Amino acid sequence: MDSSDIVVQLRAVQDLFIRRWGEMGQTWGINRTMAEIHALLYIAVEPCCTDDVMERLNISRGNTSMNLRALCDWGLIRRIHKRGERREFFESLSDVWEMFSIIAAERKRREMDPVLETIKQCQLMLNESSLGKAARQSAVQMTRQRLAGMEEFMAVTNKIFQQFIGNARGGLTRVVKVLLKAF
Amino acid sequence: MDSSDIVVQLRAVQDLFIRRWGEMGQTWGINRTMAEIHALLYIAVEPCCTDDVMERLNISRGNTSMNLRALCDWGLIRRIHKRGERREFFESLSDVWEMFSIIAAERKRREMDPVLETIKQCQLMLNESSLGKAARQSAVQMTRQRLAGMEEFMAVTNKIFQQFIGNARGGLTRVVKVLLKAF
DNA sequence: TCATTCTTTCAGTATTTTCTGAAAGGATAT
DNA sequence: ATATCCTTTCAGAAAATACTGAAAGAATGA
Repeated sequence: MDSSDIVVQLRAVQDLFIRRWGEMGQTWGINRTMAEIHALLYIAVEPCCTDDVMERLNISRGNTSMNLRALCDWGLIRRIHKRGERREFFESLSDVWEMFSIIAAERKRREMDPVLETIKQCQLMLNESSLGKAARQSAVQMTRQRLAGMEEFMAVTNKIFQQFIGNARGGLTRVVKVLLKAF
Repeated sequence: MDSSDIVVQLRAVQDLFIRRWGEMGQTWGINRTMAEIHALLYIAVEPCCTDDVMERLNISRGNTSMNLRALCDWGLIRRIHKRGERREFFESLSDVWEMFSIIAAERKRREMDPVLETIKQCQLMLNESSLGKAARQSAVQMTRQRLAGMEEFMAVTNKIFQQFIGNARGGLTRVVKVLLKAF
């Protein structure tokens, strides 16, 4: 196989990876294009500029710009300045564990914490000092039980996320090591 | 507080919970209405019929029917037949760990397994028997490294999910117990 | 059988999300 | 200054998703 074949084959691999990653992102509530850009920057050998991304994924300049900015805001990619180049380049973090840690932290904060807070508020609305003796009614008791079940789940999940966060630099986290050892 | 106040307060609590759960579902790639129906059935004291759901969430019969069916397909809710009643009722699983286990199993199968498979396919396309000596080029090597990093992550995540699956009946899973013990 | 009651389906509509392209905004070099 | 090159913004267009309501389908019972 000669050098240009290699280029073709590398592109084919990258395209496969990018497409699949985009599909997966979608079902996890991430916009497909953003996931694809991220996949491209992760799998690309060199940092890419805006035009690279546009051409590779067939999307407009505006779309590219907005999604690159969003990925920077998340902290999943970085701007790179090359000397003698006026335009900007972008590269992805290369440590998947670190990426996961960043995402976990943000989603915990944005989505799980509010749910826990709501559950606590609900529990407050159903305790004896709010309802008096009526709090002993079975309907109230049952609701309290459901809320408690959900609270336990969210609290434990939160704790696990917490273990990932800030511990991920340089590969497997402590949580994962514990798990792999245990099973 | 008298009995009708209790009803009002319970409804208020349920509404709070339902709204928050719906919002959270959305950001995890689950349609808001489906998440709300599920929340309603989880927090409701009695099983609900189609009209209960329609009235409570202000949605059409068609929408209700389709989402109830989808939740049944997932296995997160069950149909209930009451004697002497012609219409059907629905209730949610009450064990949050079991619900999570079901969701984890399905998402692993639908989303993570395909990514792992794609990565393996990519690796195959870049090994020496496909590329010959050219496989030693640094661009190829770097791509292989990235694929390996992602593969390790997905494999470990898959393994963790696997531990949740089928172990959840009756509360905390083995994974969680290990984790809580360790930290 | 036919009436009644409830459920499902799905074509069309509405809503939300995403994307485009052109204009405005910056930075650097001449 | 002004030309060049690149980035950002955002109003409007396009696409994807979710929802409605009415008609058809099923089950039950008289």
